[in-house]
Amino acid sequence: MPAQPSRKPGPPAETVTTDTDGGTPLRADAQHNRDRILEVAREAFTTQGTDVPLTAIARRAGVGPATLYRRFPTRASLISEAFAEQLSICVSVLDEALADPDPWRGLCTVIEQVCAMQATDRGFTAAFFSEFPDAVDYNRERTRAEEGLERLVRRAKDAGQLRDDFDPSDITLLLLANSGVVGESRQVSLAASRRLVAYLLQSFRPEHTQRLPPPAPLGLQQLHKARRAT
Amino acid sequence: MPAQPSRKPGPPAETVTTDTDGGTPLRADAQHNRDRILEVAREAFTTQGTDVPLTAIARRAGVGPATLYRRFPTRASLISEAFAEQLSICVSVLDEALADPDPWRGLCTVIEQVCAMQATDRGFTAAFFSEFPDAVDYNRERTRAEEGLERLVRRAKDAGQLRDDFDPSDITLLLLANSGVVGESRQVSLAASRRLVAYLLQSFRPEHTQRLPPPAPLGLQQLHKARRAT
DNA sequence: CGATAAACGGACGACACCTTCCACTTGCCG
DNA sequence: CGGCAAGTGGAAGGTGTCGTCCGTTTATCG
Repeated sequence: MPAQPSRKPGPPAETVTTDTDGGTPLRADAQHNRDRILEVAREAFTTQGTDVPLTAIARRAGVGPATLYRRFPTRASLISEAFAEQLSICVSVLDEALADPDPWRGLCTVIEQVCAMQATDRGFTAAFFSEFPDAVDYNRERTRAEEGLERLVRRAKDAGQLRDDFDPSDITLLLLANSGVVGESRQVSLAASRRLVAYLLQSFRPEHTQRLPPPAPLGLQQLHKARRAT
Repeated sequence: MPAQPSRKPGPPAETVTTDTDGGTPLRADAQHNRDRILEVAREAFTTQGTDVPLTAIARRAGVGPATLYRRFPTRASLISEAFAEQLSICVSVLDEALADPDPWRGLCTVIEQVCAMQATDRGFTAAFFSEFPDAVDYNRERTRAEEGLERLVRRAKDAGQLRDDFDPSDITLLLLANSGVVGESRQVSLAASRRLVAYLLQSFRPEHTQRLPPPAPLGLQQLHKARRAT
């Protein structure tokens, strides 16, 4: 498991995903089934992408379709839950990076970690770029992430470690590009991703003076808006 | 249509795609329908990807499903025909590049052109990376293309215009990465692709000395073999 | 023009997946 | 231990796509 950095130590993460967040606590067996479904779903999404038939997940989890649908009314809600942990890892990674005194190293770390996660996990990539209508605070997280990245970029530029014409959207660009290499075997994807990232990080350095084509409007915000239109 | 370079002038391309290549010539109306199907298919594949229901293509072409299936027994055969022209453009581009006295400029041209085609054409990307069991000489073309690229890379290195640790598979890597940006609007995709390519081309230059992670086994050959296993 | 075979498209059966309903089971609490 | 509500899974209805069959149309040629 080279791709899953340990969570940032600090305030003990309050037990998320353990039971349904809001209402009445689930009955013991129900809770068990819910966990099992999530477990199977993670596995399935990871290896086969987010298009796997929900029926198959239910079957492999040893429950009926109805059970799955009662817990997760929509496919998106299941995906959202299944990757909640991974997303929170992303946030931690970003926080770590912001805490790093060397902004360039911080930037590299975020990018490398997230890209490795993408490369090892087919479903994560899909989840990462899709919306989570259910997760109420997803938008907030997203905004926070973008702000964090922007700050990181600014600091790296100020430190003279990042080319001046670098645009925050270039990170999205890199992530999109990286998502292109996913789909082969885990090993191959990871190797390809690493090399790609290395190439790109090099070209982000300030020594480069050659002019670039203008950045594309690729904020995660716009990206999601565009996808929605499709 | 900024992405479709004109075909290389030279021996007048013998009329492909005009009628069924081998057997009895088609009846006039049949030929017309066939053309119309291909036209619609190209459009549909380009804008919606290669997963569009064949029934929809038939309907939009004003023919019954049976007609489509009679002409193109499998989905792959339709895709293959629909993108035959584009693929031949790729080959021409490569030939042009090989003819260029400046190998670096040649390399840039191939990459930029093909990436632009990918970025403007959703279906092309899928077609490019998928197999064509029908097209007998597809394998031959592919091999030829790989050999050509290898030669181009070699020449560029010998001319001191390409970093020494560049691997031919890095071109595949770049194309895969580029395919990741497809999916947004045509404009956005193209802008993103251009910037990505610019970044990567810069990092291919020989001034870079920092060590890279090893190349991934991404020959088009292996790639297709791996996909087949999926 | 008229015969003939090629070509056509509507309709249909098969299949996969989604989603809901409902009669039955079972954990939980008094 | 017993009743009840929460929970369950199988079965069934719905939808969309695939791929084919077959009666009808129509281009082509004499």
